[in-house]
Amino acid sequence: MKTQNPTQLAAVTTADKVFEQIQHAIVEGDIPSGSKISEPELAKRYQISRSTLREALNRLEKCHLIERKANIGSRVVKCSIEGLLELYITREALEGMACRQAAKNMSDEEISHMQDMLKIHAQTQDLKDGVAYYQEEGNLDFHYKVILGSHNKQLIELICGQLYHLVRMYRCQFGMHSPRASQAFQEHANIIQAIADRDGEMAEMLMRHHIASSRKNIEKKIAKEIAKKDTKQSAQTEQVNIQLIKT
Amino acid sequence: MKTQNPTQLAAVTTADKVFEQIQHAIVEGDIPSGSKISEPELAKRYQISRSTLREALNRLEKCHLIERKANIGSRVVKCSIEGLLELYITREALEGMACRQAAKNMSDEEISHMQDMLKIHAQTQDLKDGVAYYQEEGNLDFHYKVILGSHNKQLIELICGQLYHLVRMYRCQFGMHSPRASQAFQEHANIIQAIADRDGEMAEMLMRHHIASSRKNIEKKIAKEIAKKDTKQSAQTEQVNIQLIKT
DNA sequence: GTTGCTATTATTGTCGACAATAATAGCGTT
DNA sequence: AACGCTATTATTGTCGACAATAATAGCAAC
Repeated sequence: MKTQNPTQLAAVTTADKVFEQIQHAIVEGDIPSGSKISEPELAKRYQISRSTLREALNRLEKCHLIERKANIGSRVVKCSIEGLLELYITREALEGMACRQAAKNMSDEEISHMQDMLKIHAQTQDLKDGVAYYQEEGNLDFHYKVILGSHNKQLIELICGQLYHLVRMYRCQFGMHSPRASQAFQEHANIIQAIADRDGEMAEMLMRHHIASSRKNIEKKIAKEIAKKDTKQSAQTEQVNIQLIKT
Repeated sequence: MKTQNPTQLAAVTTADKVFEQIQHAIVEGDIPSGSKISEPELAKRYQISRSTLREALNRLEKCHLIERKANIGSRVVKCSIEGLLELYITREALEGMACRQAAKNMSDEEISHMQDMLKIHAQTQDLKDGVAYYQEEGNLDFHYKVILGSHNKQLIELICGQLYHLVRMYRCQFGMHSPRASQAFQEHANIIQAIADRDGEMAEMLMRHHIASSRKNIEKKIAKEIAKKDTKQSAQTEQVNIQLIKT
């Protein structure tokens, strides 16, 4: 976990620290997706009172990692194909606009800094060594830089402060290490170029296409998965199958 | 307050009820924008303990009506011109995409229901009686319907669950009763037509233009305001703007 | 054996008190 | 009078206990 969320400032209170720990546990799947959360149990595990645990839970709810119902309790959000696709759709809208704003609002220094970053990523990629990991980190870095470059607090808060925890969760749990490495890299380069040209229209279009490509890639994979399952045996009505078909 | 936020379900716990009350007070400006929140004071005013007040504050923070800092406290979010414009930008992205998805995912019944609603709005507008109020309600109804029509939980939660409280706050505090009544109505009609045609591309474009028009309208008004103020004398442009509405 | 009600248990919501941190007031020095 | 330090006060963070609600187990009737 090198890449740090740029909107998350240093945890000072114990509720903050526990929040980060639980967040990590949920993202990594140590606390399973969809499972119920027992306040007394978690409070005991982290050696804190229920009050401060509830404070941490509130923060988890804010970034959509858990869902609470009155008088019933909290559950870790359930990962699903539909949820993943909905997340992509939302990202496409928000990051597309962020990219447009970045083309308009980024300072020249910010842009050249991002161009430098791209060169480093290029070298790293040339090495073909640990590509998946660095590519993943680099991918996040790139998107963060663009979003911050929008200079729009609302967009930054929504994407970095809320959505990206869910994104990381899906990445971990569905094991998605973008296999479109070199293609994605070229797309990044094009986006940065559009930003440098101050062409907001183009920048938004490219970013949306970039994210939509990932989404369609997933959709294709899902379609294949369904086809494979169908040839084996159709009678096997798994939860997964049902969810796949609905999308 | 006829129009009820469609994502906000009935308040069952006392923290929920107090949350709604404070939310209302903030939106209406009874608790001034930018003011510090004293936990002991508010707890006493609403006759509840600090714990349940803090629960309510967490919910207020979730819909971006207050901001908290560790060991320092909470402040009501500060309304500003930049904040308003950023909000419009974000809405343009999210509602534009929601509209595209609505064209794709709305059922025929939903669409015809929305067309009926439009007819009612048309009649109401013909009466030219209490236009501002009904137009405002109708405007919200329209946008809610489109957003819900996207059938995308992520988008619905972000827009209806979070952004729209801020939108209402700005509407109240800046006293914005859309003066573009008849124009906006025609735009609504066009959007619904695009959705009925299942033309997502067009639907998104029209919705974005619809929201951007409002934004540009504001920007123009602000520009005039500044010009006027400049001729008189400097300083306190924003403060005056905010204060002139309510007490 | 299943269904429906009741009693018990467990979990969540709320409360008041204490601890830790920040804001303020008072004082002394320059 | 202005600055900086210390002591006091006020506010926020954390805790454990109680109240209200939901989940469960046990029993009765069919």
